[in-house]
Amino acid sequence: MPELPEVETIAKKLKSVVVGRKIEEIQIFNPKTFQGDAQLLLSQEIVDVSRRAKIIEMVFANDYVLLTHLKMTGQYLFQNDGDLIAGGHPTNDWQEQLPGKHTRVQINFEDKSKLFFNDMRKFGWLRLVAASSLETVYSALGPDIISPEVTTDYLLSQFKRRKMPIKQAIMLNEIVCGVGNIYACDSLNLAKISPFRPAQSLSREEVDILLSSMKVIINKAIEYGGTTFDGKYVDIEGKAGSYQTKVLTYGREGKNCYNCGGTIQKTKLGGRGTYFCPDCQI
DNA sequence: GAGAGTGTTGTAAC
DNA sequence: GGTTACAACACTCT
Repeated sequence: MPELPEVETIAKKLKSVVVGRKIEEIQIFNPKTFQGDAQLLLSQEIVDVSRRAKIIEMVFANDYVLLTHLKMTGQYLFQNDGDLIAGGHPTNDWQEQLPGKHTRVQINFEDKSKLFFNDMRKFGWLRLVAASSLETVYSALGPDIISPEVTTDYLLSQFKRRKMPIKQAIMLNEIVCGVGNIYACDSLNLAKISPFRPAQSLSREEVDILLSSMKVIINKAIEYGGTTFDGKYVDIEGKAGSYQTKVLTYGREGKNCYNCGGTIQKTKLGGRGTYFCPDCQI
């Protein structure tokens, strides 16, 4: 679920509701989820919210930044006056009550509104760092897929020495950030390139097509608010994304390929479920 | 009821 | 140095 489009959507919504609010109390229900000294944030005001790779940054007036990685199942829910600020959230039992069974961190603001971090599998984390050490955190990450830094030449230079399947290469964060499993499958289908091709075997023309395909898919997913399977991804208002209704390959095993009418197959590549059309992805 | 599979990614081992 | 395997965890599906 949370891939770049989801994180982008969540960061934007978060920004619209938490900027300007001051923290009164932070309750940590799962100690491993919160890294750093939460006390530093008491009485501090959130001045900005942004996103880098799949990490959400909440910037505070005292130059500390609270980073959040949602990993597989993390989600933020914002509550004001006892109600979620917009209805329509899925009726999963773990979202009916807040804080709930899977709430790991609860942030109470001075105006009595609340922000909940829910994460079933506990892979996600919140990390408080000084603004000055942000660069260290991001040093191993490549540029975002939607950044102008990612060009055909850049990708060609990264793929040149890699023998690994192209699907794994585009999911490597040191090359580009923001292409997760679902969008990797769909981008390769749109580009009509087999996920198994060694990265270094792609021609300049193919890399060019793949790059524009990835941007098309990611932008479309952002437009639709991300992807929801089994109601496990919701934005901070509890609303589900709708890219899953637009998905080209992921979860469509046995269905027709939109490119050529062939049959979408599922296989495993690098330990990850991989969907592709063997007829047109060559 | 046991066992496999799940959208992420850092780390260790090969 | 590139690549793979696995762990972190809780839940659903077969």
